[in-house]
Amino acid sequence: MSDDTRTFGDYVRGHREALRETDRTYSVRQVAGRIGIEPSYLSKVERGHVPPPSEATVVRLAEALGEDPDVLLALAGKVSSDLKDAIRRRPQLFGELIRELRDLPDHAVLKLVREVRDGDW
Amino acid sequence: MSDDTRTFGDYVRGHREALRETDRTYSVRQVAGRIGIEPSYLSKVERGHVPPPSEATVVRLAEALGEDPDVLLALAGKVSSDLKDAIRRRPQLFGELIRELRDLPDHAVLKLVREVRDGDW
DNA sequence: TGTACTGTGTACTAAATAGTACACGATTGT
DNA sequence: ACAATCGTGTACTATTTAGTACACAGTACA
Repeated sequence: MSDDTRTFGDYVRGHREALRETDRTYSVRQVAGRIGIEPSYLSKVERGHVPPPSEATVVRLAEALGEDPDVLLALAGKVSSDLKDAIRRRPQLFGELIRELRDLPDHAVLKLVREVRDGDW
Repeated sequence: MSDDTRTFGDYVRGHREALRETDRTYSVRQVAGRIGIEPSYLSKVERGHVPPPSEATVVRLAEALGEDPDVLLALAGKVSSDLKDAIRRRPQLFGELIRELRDLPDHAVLKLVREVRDGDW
């Protein structure tokens, strides 16, 4: 019932109900069924009565709702394990980079991302 | 008893015993005492009989041995939670950046790190 | 020679994680 | 009206995590 527990739940409930307005298969029961969890559990998750689910379940939920898994994982207080793996392979390099970028504004980081994506590195 | 469990243990044992050669306070017992864990537990950790300790304990161990915490955490299969926090604050930005850099060689990433560190971003 | 310190084996455990199972009363659709 | 579907409350549980507690035999050294 921490702060981000509520945030995660509200976010999921909000997006699921938005989808439900045009598609009635987005009920708690049906979505839960599609991602392989109990409806009562999804209900509790959405209301923040329990902490966010495991990484795997959050990813399936993101897919079911058409959301970005990284964003939903972030709201769940987690980081995708493939990102963690990348860091673990070169901890010093990525450690320094991330700590350097942490305090920079979005536009600076975004500029860097574009540079890497477009440039011939 | 996975692969990196052994690696982590071997690394710790190797470095602790190196220090012990010139300073006999680097025994299993004394190091364990300094970082606040049971000697038998450190012994098991070093031999890979149990998985690596928690993040907090790994960091204290790194400090006690004069090693880079990020490196030791990586060997333990973990990522420092301050790095995870940075990613969680801007999941899309950092997600894309890290996935982009993941496949680049060390020198390219290093060049980027230097650019960010020195440049006026 | 004995005492102080060493590493390690065995046995146990508290707390967190990630859910399941099922029943219930309310609502909806026909 | 009634069957299907809905969200949710209660109760329970298996697994993982992160260790502790203590005894014991071997070693160092004064």
